[in-house]
Amino acid sequence: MDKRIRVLIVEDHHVVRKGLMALLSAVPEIEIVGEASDGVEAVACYGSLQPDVTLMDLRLPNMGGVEAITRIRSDFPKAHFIVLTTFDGDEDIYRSLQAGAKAYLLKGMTCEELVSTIHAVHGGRTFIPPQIAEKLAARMSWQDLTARELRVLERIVAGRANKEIAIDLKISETTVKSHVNSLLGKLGVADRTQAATLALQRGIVHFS
Amino acid sequence: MDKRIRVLIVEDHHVVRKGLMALLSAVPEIEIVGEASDGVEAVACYGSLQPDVTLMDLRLPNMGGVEAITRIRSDFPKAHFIVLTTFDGDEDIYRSLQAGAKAYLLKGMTCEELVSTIHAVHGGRTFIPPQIAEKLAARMSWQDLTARELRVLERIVAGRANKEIAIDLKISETTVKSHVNSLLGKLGVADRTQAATLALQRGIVHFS
DNA sequence: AATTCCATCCTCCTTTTGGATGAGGATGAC
DNA sequence: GTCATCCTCATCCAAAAGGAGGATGGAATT
Repeated sequence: MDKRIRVLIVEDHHVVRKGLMALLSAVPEIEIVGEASDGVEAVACYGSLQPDVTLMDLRLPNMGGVEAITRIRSDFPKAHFIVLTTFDGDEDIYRSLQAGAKAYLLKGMTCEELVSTIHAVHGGRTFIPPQIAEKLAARMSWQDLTARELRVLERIVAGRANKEIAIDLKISETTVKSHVNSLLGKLGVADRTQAATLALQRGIVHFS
Repeated sequence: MDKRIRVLIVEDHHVVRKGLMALLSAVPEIEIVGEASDGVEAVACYGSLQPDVTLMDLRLPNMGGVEAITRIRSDFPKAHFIVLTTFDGDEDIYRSLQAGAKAYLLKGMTCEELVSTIHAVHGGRTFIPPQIAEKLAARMSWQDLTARELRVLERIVAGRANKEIAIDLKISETTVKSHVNSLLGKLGVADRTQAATLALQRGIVHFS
């Protein structure tokens, strides 16, 4: 029986995926058992391959990384995930770990770190680099936005005026202003433009 | 004499850089002569190595990719660059090619495409994928912002109010409003929040 | 010399935004 | 049942933003 760690790589950028595979293939105790280039494929691959560890990018077509992790873990609660991404705001870190990721690495890390993290996660441990832990701690001190506030924030980022948001959400402009006011307070900003850029920077809202 | 194409890789993400090197090392007619992880290093490496083709990421610490290309080409006008990036808005494409890049590839492309693009660029040809050409065409139809308008737009993205921008730039608020008005017109948007998100989306302005 | 573009500044006006304050209804936790 | 939270809506008000229109001086181009 093969005792190598069976790894699935989920990454949409072809050369990055192939590069990762090339690097990890050179590691004797690791076996790449599959690759996926989007979230839907990742869910399918996981089911058929049931790897020990999954390397997951967050920005994926069709289905985002966080949703893919959530879906897979609802079927396989013991699934081990390492999020491997370029950055993607503080909110993404928070959501990934909340979804059940065991480690969060930046693509800037070394191969040795990657390999040792694969071992750690395979062994049931977690790994969060200090840099990420710091961001996570910051995120913890923020107040969560309510569902409605988040909707309003999305519209603000989309460039909609209060009056338009009111129509979009079928509520009065007063109510929109009330939500805007409270989300400005929670985000600690003075106006909607700051709210929009902060939301994008933190990853609370994404483009497209 | 070795006739292999001498390639320099500039990419800040360690695993991505190593992955690219692993992939390209397997190609017989290509020789990786060096690697750089930021813009400053890239300029230094170029001078000492003088590679045939440079693979350049745009988002780099210390000095951005566009500036690195510009600097290198002022010393070595014949330098050949392939921009290799995840996306980075329409404006980044425009600026890169303006700086003298000969090809602009997304990391999603295949290894074969990458290799054939290296050959093309080495042979003095250019390569712009249709997807990128489309974005470039869109960019061409936009009116350029003036230097002042760009400064104002940066402050808008930074969340500054007109009054604050006036202080920042040491001009009257009226003048700021005048610039804001004209940049809104050029960007084709109705207010500063839309201007901010559009600027980020197109890559006219970046965070940090 | 004439023209065009830019940056600077102005006034007057309307709309939008955000702040303060209060309050009713629904839901779910304790 | 009580309490807290959220969503809803209202009014009044002040500040900010945006639109219209015009004006000046400088720099570069023609």
